[in-house]
Amino acid sequence: MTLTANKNLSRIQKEKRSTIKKAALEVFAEYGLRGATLDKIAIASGLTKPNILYYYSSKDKIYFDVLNGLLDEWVAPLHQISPNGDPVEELLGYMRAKLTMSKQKPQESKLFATEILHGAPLTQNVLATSLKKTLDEKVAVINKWISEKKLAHVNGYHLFFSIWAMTQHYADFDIQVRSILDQSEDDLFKDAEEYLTSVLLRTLDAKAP
Amino acid sequence: MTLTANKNLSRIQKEKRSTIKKAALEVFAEYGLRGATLDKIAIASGLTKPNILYYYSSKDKIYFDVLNGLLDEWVAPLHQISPNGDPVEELLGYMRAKLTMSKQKPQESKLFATEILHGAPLTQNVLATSLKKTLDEKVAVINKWISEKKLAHVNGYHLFFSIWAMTQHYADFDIQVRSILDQSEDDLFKDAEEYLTSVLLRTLDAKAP
DNA sequence: GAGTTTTTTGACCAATTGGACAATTTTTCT
DNA sequence: AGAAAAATTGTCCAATTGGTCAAAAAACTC
Repeated sequence: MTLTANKNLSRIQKEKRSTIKKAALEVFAEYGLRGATLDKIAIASGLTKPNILYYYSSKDKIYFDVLNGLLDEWVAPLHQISPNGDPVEELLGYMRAKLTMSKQKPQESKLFATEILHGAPLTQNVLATSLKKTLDEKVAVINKWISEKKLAHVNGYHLFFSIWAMTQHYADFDIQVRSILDQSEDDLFKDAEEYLTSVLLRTLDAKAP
Repeated sequence: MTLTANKNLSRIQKEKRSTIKKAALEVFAEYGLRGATLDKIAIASGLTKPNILYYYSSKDKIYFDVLNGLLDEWVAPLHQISPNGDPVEELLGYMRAKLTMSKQKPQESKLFATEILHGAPLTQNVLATSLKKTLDEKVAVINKWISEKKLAHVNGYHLFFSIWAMTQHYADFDIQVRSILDQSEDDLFKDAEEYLTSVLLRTLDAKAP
């Protein structure tokens, strides 16, 4: 159940709201909430400013809706980690899913990064409840795996932090990465996956304590 | 040789510029270039807005000066990596230096993160020249170490990316980390260092190919 | 196709913003 | 101390901003 129940919306309303959200994502990702202007969103969406305000009563509402619409998708890969699978395969799969999202949805990644960087005014709530709860569960799974000697002894929370950091880095700081490595996007992400796979394998591989 | 030669500045000029830069760092780190206002900087610095504009002719100039003043400091740990030292010790030391900076200078970290996230309008130049040059050199050192079998075979560029990502994550996304882990700052960074040390050691340890 | 509802827009507004400037105050120099 | 230079500030301005509103246009209903 999402917060914005888009049940009784006409065809036009659905279309226009979608158009606005798409344009707003671009603008918010590039400029942040405060740097983004309604005029920029208007231009990016091809609509007029009052027309946008006909669908969303304020800029903040747009931001809220865009962010909320992405939250579930953003956390989704975490839910895919199965306690029944092979530990290393599960975590490698999670890393790959996050890396793929960085490659295919860099704007979304930047939007979240900016949001959290500037104090997470709208998401702190979700972070402290929903995300924390899910992560606690997954860390419990990892600790179970460790106790079963299927994984090296590793701090589960920091393991997830490092996977987030390393994968999202390629989206959030792409300009820096691109300044240093002059490769095609495909080559870059291929190398990144290779490297991250190596790091994860070495980090997780069960060793004698 | 810095861009802003502060040679012939009076005592008052040095003090006030320093005051302004300190306040501006706080405000820029929290709100970004576009979200920061001269009024906020004025309040944070205890000066009046025209007084600030007496020392800096525009908001952009302040931002430019703050960012430039930090760039050298930010890249400095990279220069500390010595080709003559023990490879693992050198890289562990680098990681620790970066992690310490995240702990002690989170505002600086956030400022750079925001800058790069939003297109690095002022630093792209430096990234593509100075930073790239330094990093190329250090990656060459790593490759030499690898060829001497002192390190596992590892992609030097992505190794640095991952160190940057993992260490800066604790500053840039501290709100997220704090939402999940309810620890004292000291405990958090102690665990982080322990985890990152483990990851690095496992990643770097020379193994049979 | 007339009437109703929904959608779109041009014109406008108040608040905030970066910045200018002349007048005043403080500091420096002799 | 007095002149000159530097520093500070109150006041103002133009541009941009988020947002309003009434009227026009388009879409839908019967």
